[in-house]
Formats: sequence, C-alpha cells, structure tokens
Amino acid sequence: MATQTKAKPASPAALRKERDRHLRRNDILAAAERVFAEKGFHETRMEQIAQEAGYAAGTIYLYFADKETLYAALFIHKIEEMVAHVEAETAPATDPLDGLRRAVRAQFEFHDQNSAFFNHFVRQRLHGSPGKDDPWSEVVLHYRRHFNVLVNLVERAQKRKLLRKAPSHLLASALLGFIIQIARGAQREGKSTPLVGHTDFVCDLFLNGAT
Amino acid sequence: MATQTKAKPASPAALRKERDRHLRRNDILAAAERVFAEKGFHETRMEQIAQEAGYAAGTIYLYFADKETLYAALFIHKIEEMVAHVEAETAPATDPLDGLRRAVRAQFEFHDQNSAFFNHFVRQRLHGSPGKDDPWSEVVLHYRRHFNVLVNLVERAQKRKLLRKAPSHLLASALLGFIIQIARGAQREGKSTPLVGHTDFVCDLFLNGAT
Amino acid sequence: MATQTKAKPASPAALRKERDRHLRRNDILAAAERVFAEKGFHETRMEQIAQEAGYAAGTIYLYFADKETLYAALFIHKIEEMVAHVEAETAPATDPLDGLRRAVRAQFEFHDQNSAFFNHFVRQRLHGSPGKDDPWSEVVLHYRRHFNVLVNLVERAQKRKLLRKAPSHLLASALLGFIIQIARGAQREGKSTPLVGHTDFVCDLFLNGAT
Amino acid sequence: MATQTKAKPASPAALRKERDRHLRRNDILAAAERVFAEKGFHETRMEQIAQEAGYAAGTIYLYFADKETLYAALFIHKIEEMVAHVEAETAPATDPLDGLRRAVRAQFEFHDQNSAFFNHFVRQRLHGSPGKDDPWSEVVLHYRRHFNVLVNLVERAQKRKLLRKAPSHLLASALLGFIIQIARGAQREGKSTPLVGHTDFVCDLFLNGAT
DNA sequence: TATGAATGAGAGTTCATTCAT
DNA sequence: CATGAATGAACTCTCATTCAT
Repeated sequence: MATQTKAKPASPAALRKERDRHLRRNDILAAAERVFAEKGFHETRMEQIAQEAGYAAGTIYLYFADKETLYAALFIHKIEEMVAHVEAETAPATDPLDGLRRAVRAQFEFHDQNSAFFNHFVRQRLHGSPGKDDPWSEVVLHYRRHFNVLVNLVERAQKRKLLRKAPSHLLASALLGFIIQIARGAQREGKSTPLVGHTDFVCDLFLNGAT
Repeated sequence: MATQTKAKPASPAALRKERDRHLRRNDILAAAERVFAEKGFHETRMEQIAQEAGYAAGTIYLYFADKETLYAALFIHKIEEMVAHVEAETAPATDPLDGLRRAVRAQFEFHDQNSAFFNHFVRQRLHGSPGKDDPWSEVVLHYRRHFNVLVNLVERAQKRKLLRKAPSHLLASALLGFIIQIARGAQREGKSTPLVGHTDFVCDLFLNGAT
Repeated sequence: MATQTKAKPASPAALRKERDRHLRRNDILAAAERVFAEKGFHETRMEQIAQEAGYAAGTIYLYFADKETLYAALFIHKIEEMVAHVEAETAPATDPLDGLRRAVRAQFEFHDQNSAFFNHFVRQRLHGSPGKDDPWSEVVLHYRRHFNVLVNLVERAQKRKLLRKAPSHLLASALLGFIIQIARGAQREGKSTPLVGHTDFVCDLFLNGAT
Repeated sequence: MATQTKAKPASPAALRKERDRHLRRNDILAAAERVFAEKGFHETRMEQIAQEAGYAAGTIYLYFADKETLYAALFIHKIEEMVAHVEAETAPATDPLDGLRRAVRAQFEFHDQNSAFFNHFVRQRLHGSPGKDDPWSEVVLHYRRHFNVLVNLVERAQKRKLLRKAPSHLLASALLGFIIQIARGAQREGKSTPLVGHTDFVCDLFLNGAT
C-alpha cells in the first residue's frame, strides 16, 4: 500500500526523502526482528514492534502494508543478508571445494550471529492463501536464491569432477540439510557453542561419507 | 483434564467404556490431523475439527483440555506412529548398515504417507511458555525418542566399525537433516513423486560422501 | 418439570415413593446449600452440587426444573426454617415485648448457625424476568411471611400500648434493618463472635432510642 | 490497565487529553450504570454498555481492564458521589444531632435519586477471589469511608452527651440498617413515594426508641 | 430411576488496522 | 508525516441441560 519506491527520484530533496524513508523502514525491520525472534509471528503485537522502534502503532502502516508483509519483508531482508554474507565469504575461494567449505562456514557464522532469528526461520511459515499477493511467495523466491548459491557451487565442483555425478539440488540439499539439522539440534539442546566449529566435520562428512 | 486412563479398569463395563473413549479420542485426533495439516495451528478453528469429527464443538473438550493440548497430542500420536513404523521396518535388519538403510526407507515411506502432516512437523512450533504443564514439552520428549532410534543404529554400526568415529548424534543429525531437507524440497516444488525412491541415493551419499 | 408432588398418594407404596423422593430432594438441597453458600449462584456448577450430593449431574433435574429453581427452592427452604425457628422461640413469650426480644434473639441464633448462607441471603438476588414462572417470585412471598412475623409482634405490642403509634411495617423494618446490619457488619469484619450477644443491646436501642 | 492519571500532566495538550479521557470514562460509567442497574452484573453484556455509551465494544477496554473492574469502578464512583452528597449536606449542621438528621435526609435523597442503582448496591456482590488485585477490595474500602461518615457523627454526638454510651459503630449500624431497610421495603413494594418523607420518623425512632 | 456423554449457544476480550487530527 | 484512539470481527472455551441407555 505504501511500500513502493518511486521510480525516478531526481531532485536532491526527493533523494533525501527517499533515503530517510529507507532509514526509518530499517528501524522498523530491526525492531520487528527483535520482537518476532522472541515471540514468533502470532504472539507478536504490532504495538510492541512500534514501541521497540520508537514509533506509534499507526506509523508502521506507512511503511508496510500489514503484519504479514512486514514479516515477509523481514525474512527477505535476512535472506538477502545471508546470501550477501555467503557470497562475500565464498568469493575469494581458490577452487570449488574451498568455495563449498567457505559456504558452510559462512552459513554457520550467520547462524551463530542470528540464532534467535533462525529459530523461526526454519520453523515458522505463514499460511499463504494462494492469492497472487501473498507476501510469502516472494520469500520463497529469495529462499531459492539462497539455495542456488549452494547449487551453483556444487555444480561448479561437479564440472571439475570434484563431486560425483548426481542431481546438484540433491547434493546441495544434503549439505544444507545437514547444516540446518546441526543448527536445530544445537538450539534444541540450548547449546551456546558456536556452530562454526563444526565446519570441518561437516565438509569432511559431506565429501567423504560416514564410513 | 479427562485424558488419563484409569489405573485399574477391572469390570468389563469399565473396559468397554475405556475402549470407546479411546476410539472417540482417535476420531478427534484424525479430524484434527486433517484440519491442522491443511490450515496450521492458528488458522484452525476448533469448530471445524469438531465438524470434521462429527461432534459438537464442546465435545472435543471432553477429550482434550484445550486446543494446544490437542495439537500436542496429535504430534505425540504421529511421532509414536513414526517411531513404531521405523522400528518395525528396522527390526528385520541383517546388519547395522542394512538397518540404517531400512530406517531411511521407512522414514521416507512415512513422509510419503503423511506429507500433509509433515509440512508442519518440521516447521510449526508452539511458543511454549516455560510452565511445567506446557503441552509441548512432552512432544519434545517424544521427538527425542524418535531421534534416538537413528542414534542407536548409528552407534551399533560404529561398534562394528562400519561407520567412522564421530559423535553419534552428529552422524544421525546429518542423516536426518538430509532426509528432511529432501522431503522439504520435494514439498516446496510440489512434487508428488514418492520420496522412497531416494533411499539408495541418500544412503550412498551418507556412507560414501559426495566425492 | 418434575418437581410437583402428586395430589393424592393413597397406596402405601406410593407413600413410600413420595417419602423417598422427599429425602433425595433434601439431599440435593443440603448439597446445594453448601456449594451456593461457598461460591454464590453464578460460580456454582451443577456438577459440583451433584457430586456433593452423591448423584450424577442429570439426576438433579429429576428433582428441580433448573438451576434457578433449585436456588429459589433453597431460599424458600431456608426461610421456612427461619420462620419456624423464630415462631417456635417466640411462642412461649409472656408478653409482646418479651416476644419481640425472643424474636430478635431467635433471628440472631439463626444467623449464627447459618452465617455462610446468610452471606448470600442478604445480597444475592436473581434477576427475575417478570414472567409468571419466575422462581424468585415465590421466594418474595416467603420472605414476606417471615417479615410478617415481626410485623405481627409489633402490632400486638402496639395494641397493648407498649409501642408507639406508627406504621407497624416501619417499626418492624427498623428492627429488622438493625439486625441485618449488625449481621452484615460482623460478616464484613470477619468476626466470629456469636451475634446473639447483641440481643439485649438491640432491643434496648429499639425500644428506648439512642439518646 | 489504562485507568491511572499521570502524575504530572504539565503541557496544556496533555491536560486537555487527560480531561477528555475523563469525560469519555464517565460516559462509559454512566452507560454502565444504566445497564447494570437494569440487568445486574451477570446479565449485562459489554456490547450493550458500549452501545448505550455510543462506543464500539472494544473501546470500553481502553478505559477499564475488564467487566469486573468496570463494575467495581461504578460502585466506587457512586459511593464517592454519595459520600460527597452526605458530607455536603451535613456540613452546615449546627449541632451533632442536626448533623445526624441531615445525614439521614441526605441518604434518603440519594436513594430517591438513585433507586435503580441502589437496588444492587445493597444486594449484589462480586465473588472476590482473594487475589490482591481483586477490583472489589477497593469498593469495600470506599464503603467503609461512607460508613465512617455516620460513625463520626455518632461519636461527635456522644462526646456532647447527646447520645448514649455505646460502641459508635453499633449505633451507626442501627441507623444505617434502618435507612437501608426502609429503602428496600419501599423498593420491594414498588412504591414511588420519595423516601425523604421518612426522615423525621427515622430520626425520632432512632433517638427516642419505639416505645 | 439414574446416569453422564454429548450438546451448542453464548460472551468476554484481543488486536490488526484505520483515519481524523 | 506521524499519531494513537477507536473500531469490531473473530474465536476459544464453559456449562446448563438433554436423552439414549
């Protein structure tokens, strides 16, 4: 409703306005992250997000159409961060396997730094009515982007015969599933040891198997 | 509230009553499964479960204290089924690795037969207030039983040097994470191909690695 | 619905049945008194009365049409007891003023023995819809009978010029109001001193005034 | 929940807001009085109070935490009014006995103007769970303030030897009991004659007794 | 006659969202 | 732009009452 950015903000005044708008939007996203992470979607009150962000309840609706959209926007935001982090860490890789290792490591790092959020990332899902304007559908798109980072790495490794022939998405799934499951397990046990420590074990297991 | 089984149902009449009670309880659980699977916890209306079960709304409360308890009971029920299925399929295993393969297979079978439910099994979680009587805490207990089935298989295999030395729960996590991720991926893509077909690939990958 | 007594129970068998019915009705009334006294009308659950009486919930409805009727019946029962007690204690009076004193005393005695019940007697009232079958209207009738006992005593005293000329119901109100207010005050303060001790003071004040 | 007045409403804007809030709160109290008086606590629907006040159902909860709190607030409000009225009418008294007469008169006046409400004042009572935040406990406090007005008058009269030696609260109870009983009697009979007319009779009877 | 499982209407309360200021 | 008071739809759970056994 009020979420779009105008196409061409030419004048410096308009630019400044645009930038301010972005800033405030991010304030709200940050507040939303804290509250959603603590309470989950349904237990979170818009009022509380507003307070946390230092705004009045109504103000949020100037930046996000509704609660669901805000929730989805937060996911997208986080996934973008995650993708950016993984890509940044993966970039300097010397070879595909090193890239894979770096990806795993980056993934764990991000988990370590966002454990509260990930508690929900893995679990919670809005029940999108299949309407076109379901805010969740865009999240899925972004998720796929994230997943594709792994898939690409796998495929590159396959091309160099560093990984076996197999559907790349299955291999990527294996790796991601392992990562996630480790993270969930740690969460369930309430452990606070950083996950990054598992990087080597995970890579080794993925590459060489459990035998 | 009225969910317990009496300690000594001596008389045949009492036995019959107990059995009928169980039957009706299961009717409700079955109805709850259908509705919860379709709508998720929060979108589900008790009224609808009642209708689906062919009872009046109030009747449910004769068998389950409240919505959360019903939800948790359903999870427990399902996990029990799953454990039973996996254990049954695993029992005739000739050696630990065969057991592992059978477990993977059984897991996939169960997924194939309960895909709607599993959509939530992996994702949804009640926000347990840390009160002792949080119905969810028992679910966690049951989940652990399920996880332990895998852990035990892994440990038995390790004893026979069929699997590498490594914390058994990590190996089990790897396997389970892979299974779950495959299932989720299939769900996301809306594929209806049975998951069981992936059994061999998963085992092979788990045992021998991606190289 | 099932509350009426047949007009002419001739046969001994019918008589016995009638008597048994009365007995069970009283069981229920006694149980109702305990629970209503403790919880008040709205907080009382029919189930609890049934349990307290050693019957099943449905059984109550064989003796009382509904909750309100039971409540009213209890009041009537109690007022009858009270009237009986006051009349019995008043009967041996030598002169009207002695009668008055005995009435006051009897009233206090009854309060002392039924304080729990009186907590509600003075305060709680059903909101009778003015329909003819409001169970409460009969209670009012009985209350009037009780009040009339006092009025009669006052009038007899007036005839003998022992009390001033004034509308007898006002004098009786004065006396009753005083009694009730004392009782309420004691209840509010949570005192457990018997009220009977106030008899002489009350009579003296009523007869001779506060000067 | 949202009933408190801030400690320092400095700015005129804040003052205006505070005042408006009070106004609206009183609108609701007035509406509540009408409905509660007609139906009693349990038969009253929040919806109806809201309608009567010209608000939506939810709005009430911005001013009162819940139904019970609203009910109690109404009582407190009324008792404050009553105390104010009685004190105002009593102030110009020349001597303690005149003060007593004025108090009785004021009491009757208030009854005459608030008969509907008083129907409940004497009778209805919430079942206060003994929790500290039972809204009813404050009502009791206010009631005591009201009662003390009478007690003080009595004590002042006793100091000047205008009333006999006796526990002041008993004398005050006698007087109040009489007043209330007269009022109840009138109500029961459905009389519409103003109660004020009984002032002299009541005072005379209280001071000089029934003989 | 007694039972008690089933009924189902009913109401208090919350909270996302709007809109006049 | 920001506000926050007002809205009102929506939903869980209770419990008096019934009726098949």
